[in-house]
Amino acid sequence: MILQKKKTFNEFAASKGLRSTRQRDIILDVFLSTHQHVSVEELYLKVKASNPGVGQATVYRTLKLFAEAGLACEILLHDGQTRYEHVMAGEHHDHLVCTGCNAIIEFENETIENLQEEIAKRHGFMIRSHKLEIYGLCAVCRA
Amino acid sequence: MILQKKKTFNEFAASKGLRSTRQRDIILDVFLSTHQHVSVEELYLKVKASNPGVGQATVYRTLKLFAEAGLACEILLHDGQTRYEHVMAGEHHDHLVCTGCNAIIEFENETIENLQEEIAKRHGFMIRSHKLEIYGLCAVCRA
DNA sequence: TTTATATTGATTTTCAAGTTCAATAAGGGG
DNA sequence: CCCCTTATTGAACTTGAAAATCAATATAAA
Repeated sequence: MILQKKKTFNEFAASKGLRSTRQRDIILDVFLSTHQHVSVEELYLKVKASNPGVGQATVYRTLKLFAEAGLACEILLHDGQTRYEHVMAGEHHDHLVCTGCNAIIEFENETIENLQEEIAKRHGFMIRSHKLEIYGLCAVCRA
Repeated sequence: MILQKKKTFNEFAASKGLRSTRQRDIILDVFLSTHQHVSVEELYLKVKASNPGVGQATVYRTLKLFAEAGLACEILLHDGQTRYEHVMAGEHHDHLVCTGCNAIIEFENETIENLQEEIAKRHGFMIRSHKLEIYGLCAVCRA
């Protein structure tokens, strides 16, 4: 699965005429080794820990590339930091965000996805992506 | 409906022990007269046009209050500006966002809302609010 | 009134994100 | 293998939205 993602990125890079660099390899490796929903800063710190030479600007630029290549996706929560989550080809999950402890629970629901398609069709709209976030309190914080 | 919202805000203000001020009245009036999805800056300019004395900081602060009071809701799109949309009591709508022309189409779907409740229940989660945004191309931009 | 305190607005600060640009690295052609 | 063109990098700087500061002002209860 990690190999699959690397391949996806290489194909994207090739199609765009991008050069293959040490930094992008490192950032991709670190990104693939992270949990979901890393902020740029978090990722930068992880990268810097093992590779002090890599600059912050490169991490920003590279994550944007990952998003373009379709293997990551920007998500905006309400903490002022852009986060990137892993995108599996064809698969999609949504989020329950706990406003108490900031925990993020993921879920998938095919029926909702289908309803979205139906709504889009009704409006002559072609879906590229979507984002569903449900805010509230998780079981722990309710107690 | 506008009166209803004013009442909602007044009740909220009373319950919080907030004072009633000229500025908040003005900002609420202007907010209620806008289309959906105003950015703070947009609203500030509108307010300033008729009431040059009102400061930007007050607009920021007051919109946060509206969100707390439940008559507005923050939405984060991908342009780096926080927008506020009108919230009708008990009612909720979601968005089709065109990445071509930035048009926003609203829709409502009770089935999706119900499915969300079901998912939340399954995870012991209590929903406070949610946000569903579908990105893609509208009918015009597809042509 | 008077008084305690919430509110305001000009200004400053903060911080994520983007930009700049000289130095460096990649990789194709010779 | 070495050029040479050009993409890429990283330190520093810039930008811009949003928040914080704080003295001056306005509100509402006594």
